[in-house]
Amino acid sequence: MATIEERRHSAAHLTARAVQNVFEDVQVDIGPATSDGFYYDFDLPHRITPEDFGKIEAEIKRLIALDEPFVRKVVTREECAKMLEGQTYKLDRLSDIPEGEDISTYTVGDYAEMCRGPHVAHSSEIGVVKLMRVAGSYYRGDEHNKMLQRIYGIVGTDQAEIDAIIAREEEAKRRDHRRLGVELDLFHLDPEDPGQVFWHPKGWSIYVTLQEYMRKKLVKDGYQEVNTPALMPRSLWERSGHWDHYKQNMFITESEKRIFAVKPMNCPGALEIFNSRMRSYKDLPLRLAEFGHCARNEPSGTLHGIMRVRGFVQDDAHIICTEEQIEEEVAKFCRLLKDVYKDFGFDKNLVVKLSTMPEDHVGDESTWRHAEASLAAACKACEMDYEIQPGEGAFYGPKLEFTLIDALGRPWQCGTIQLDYQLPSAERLNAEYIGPDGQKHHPVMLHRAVLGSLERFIGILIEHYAGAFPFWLSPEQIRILPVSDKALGYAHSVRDALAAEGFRVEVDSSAEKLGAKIRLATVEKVPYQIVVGPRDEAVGTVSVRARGEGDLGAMKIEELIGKLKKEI
RNA sequence: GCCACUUUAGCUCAGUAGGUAGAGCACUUCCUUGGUAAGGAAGAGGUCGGCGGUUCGAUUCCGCUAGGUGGCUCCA
Repeated sequence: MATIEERRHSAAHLTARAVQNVFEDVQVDIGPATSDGFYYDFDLPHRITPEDFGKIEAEIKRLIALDEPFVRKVVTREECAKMLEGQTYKLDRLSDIPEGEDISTYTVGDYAEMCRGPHVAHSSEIGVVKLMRVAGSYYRGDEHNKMLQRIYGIVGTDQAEIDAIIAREEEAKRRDHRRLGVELDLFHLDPEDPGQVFWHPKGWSIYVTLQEYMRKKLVKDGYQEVNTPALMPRSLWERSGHWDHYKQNMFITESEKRIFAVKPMNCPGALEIFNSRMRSYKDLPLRLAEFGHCARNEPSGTLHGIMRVRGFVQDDAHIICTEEQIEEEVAKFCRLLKDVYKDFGFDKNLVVKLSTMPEDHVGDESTWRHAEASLAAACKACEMDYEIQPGEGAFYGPKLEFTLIDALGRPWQCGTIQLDYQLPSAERLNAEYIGPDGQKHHPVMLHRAVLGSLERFIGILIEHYAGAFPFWLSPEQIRILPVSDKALGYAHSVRDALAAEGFRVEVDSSAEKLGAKIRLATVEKVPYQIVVGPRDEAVGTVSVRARGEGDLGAMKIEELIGKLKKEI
């Protein structure tokens, strides 16, 4: 029985064969199975569009129906090179294979390809193939290389399974934060000001509620909150190293012949505060938190809803400490992050990555390796599994990344902790404290964020909850629905009673009938709908509807308040 | 930034073989005062993303440009 990976990978081969049969001068690269299907990269003069999918799919279907065997063969380098004659990408890939390693080919019908495998035994085992989209992709993932044309496809046992996969994708699109953000009136993005979020009242309510939630956690964990300027001078960015390493991403402005930049990061501000007076080792670790608004001039093609923007606020903090304190501080942070993510139900679908020294970096290699080891040790200390991403660290230090997945399965880095020996050093911002020995020393700095950016995290939350936010986070927690205008007075008195308890509550005073009001409140995912009419007013009750539960019947207002307070 | 696609009312989308546009929802007004998922009627709303070209005439064809979408690269 063929595995789904084998079927997807084999489907990729037949896609390559079909594209070569349908079009002229096709160069093939590689085509692996992915977590939800497969892709294949091509280079050909014809620009492939979705309109071409029909004839490519028809050819794939024909090839599957031939039910030919996939035949594996181990060949010599020379034999393989001869087979790949004219296929420049494949030949380049061949030269990657180390001497002494087996080189295998898979042949199906008249089509042979260098491939590690494994594959299905016969093409009929693949099932049904549907091509989904076409996109550009740099050869070997390097932007200096030529851009190839990548075709994405999915595989199903039959058409019904294909339809189900497409239906699931449609369902996922309904959770898309860009759609829900508009539908629920949370925010909007202005085409004239790309990558900048306009938060509407309801979205901003979520934003501040989340911020207040984090503030409580920070106080408990020994942080102090600060705030530093949005605009800082070129001279500071030169000393920090950002001018050399990050300038292309900075918004730069000028006043009276002096150059300033809108801050892309909060770290220099935190060190300016540290440096504002003489510090003792007794002050360490110093944990300075800042909900700092940053602006980064991200490339236009990378912007995505509120997940990737040009103006955002991080739940940032900088921990200034001694080298001995690093491990405990990283572990302490990891515990905080696990605690927070658990509150949102993210403890399971969380991926932790340790990113190591990139090519563009400051500082010497031995310092880097030591820092990387500290992060790994801290992970182990709080029992967190991680994968290593070689060369993916920030230019100033290695980092742990905490990645969450959006509705369409795309990963987004949210939380992070980055170790930094450079910024506090004499060559950079020259932070110093007096040690027990009476001498000056440079501290180490940890950059860290639990949520990452409020914008991105809220984007993830919108999709995670499909817009149905938990009670404590809901912008409108309760909506009062008077059955008619005659109940408006009572509705407002109920509203006042609930608002006095600190709940976010509104009255639907429209001229609609009750059914329409209920429908609207349901579509807008308000957690509690409170129906009030003359019958309730007469005996001082309210009729309660809970999201997902329906009609809970009548209860006294005090009873309702008690119930709601338990939910906070 | 790169490759492809795309842009019509506030939103979701029709449409025009090139002769300046339409639906549903939302919005406004009026009628309806209705007890658990859409009461009824009328009205308003668009230089068809922007600039240029072809044409008697462009929302429609072509070019450029901006935004968006899907990826790639990069990143919180």
